Amino acid sequence: MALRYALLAALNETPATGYELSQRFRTRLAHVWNASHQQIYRELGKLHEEGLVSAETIPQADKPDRKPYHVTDTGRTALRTWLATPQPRPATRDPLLVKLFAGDCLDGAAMAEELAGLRQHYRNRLRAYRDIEATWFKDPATLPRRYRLQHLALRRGILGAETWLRWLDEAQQAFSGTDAD
Amino acid sequence: MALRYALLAALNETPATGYELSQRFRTRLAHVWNASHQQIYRELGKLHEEGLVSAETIPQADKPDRKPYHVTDTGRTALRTWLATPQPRPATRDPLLVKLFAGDCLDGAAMAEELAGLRQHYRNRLRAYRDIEATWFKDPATLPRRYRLQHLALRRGILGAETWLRWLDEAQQAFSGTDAD
DNA sequence: ACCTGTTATGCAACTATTTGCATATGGAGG
DNA sequence: CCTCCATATGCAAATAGTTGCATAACAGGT
Repeated sequence: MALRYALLAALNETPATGYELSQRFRTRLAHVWNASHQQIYRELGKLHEEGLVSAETIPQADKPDRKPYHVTDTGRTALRTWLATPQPRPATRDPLLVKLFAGDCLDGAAMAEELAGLRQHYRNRLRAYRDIEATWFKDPATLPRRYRLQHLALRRGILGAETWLRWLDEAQQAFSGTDAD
Repeated sequence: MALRYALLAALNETPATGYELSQRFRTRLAHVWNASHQQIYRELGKLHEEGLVSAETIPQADKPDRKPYHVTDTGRTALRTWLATPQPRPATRDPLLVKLFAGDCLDGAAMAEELAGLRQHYRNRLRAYRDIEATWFKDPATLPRRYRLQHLALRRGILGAETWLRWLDEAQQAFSGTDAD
């Protein structure tokens, strides 16, 4: 249900084609909401049918038509209604943590390797987020509200990645001994 | 795909009926994997068909039959194979953060209220986790491996909740001013 | 010339999860 | 006695998300 509002919010920021939205979801919105291009095009189609967004098809010679979408008044109203409704927290579902409940079936060496990969993963994320912060949100206090809110979302990404790295410190210590440890 | 392995891992710990598993998912596994009882019964049925678990139906007078499941050797092998496969991180999808991208459509007062509820939510979680830690994992170093791994998962829950509270400090400050702020 | 990657759009089938319903017992409180 | 809640098990329909495939043009390297 929330993908559609993520799309409306993104289009409310700036009108865009499906492809451009897909880009944004992979970059600026990666720490907020993930969606594949297939999902995005499908949902845009539905939103269009329901009149929450509208599109001008701009034919291009020798290329597939561009279809930039923008939010309609109906769409903006729907978005506002949703925004005013408190959302339940998403369910926790982490395969990595599941592994920790497998007891004697869990191989320490394999796990240690996976944790090392994970550390790399979050180190990269954290660096990327901090770069964005340093480039775009240098002086948060002077930013217009809109960007301060986005900064807040980014902060959540940064704190989240930092916390994973701190957890990995604890976890890797537990898996650093020999397998039998 | 991972629910089945969560079930296998849980059953590998201790054999149990669907209902008991459902309880465990709501309590001790809540910070690891969430699943409804419907999902659990359905998946247990599939696992049974595929021979990864087996069950004795124990008829009870005047009550629905008890059906305690336990992992078969085939099941344990399947679990080990999965455990040895690095799992991709779950996709990030947080409706709360989506809201922060809605710009001028976002009502500050409503958001402030939602954040207050969120703080309560994570405060409760954190207290519950810390209680469990104090009761069951007093002295982690002396615990058998199995419980140290579970403690690690709990630690992840604790660090996660603490981080949300720290983020809320930043977020609530941003929303504490008047609406127009 | 050919292969690969990026731009640009989507359909179809499958899997995972949610939501609503169904059934039956036993205990607690009004 | 009647109602509500916990125990205990599930089926069926709907929604959400993943995976595989298809098309087509242009740009860059080998």
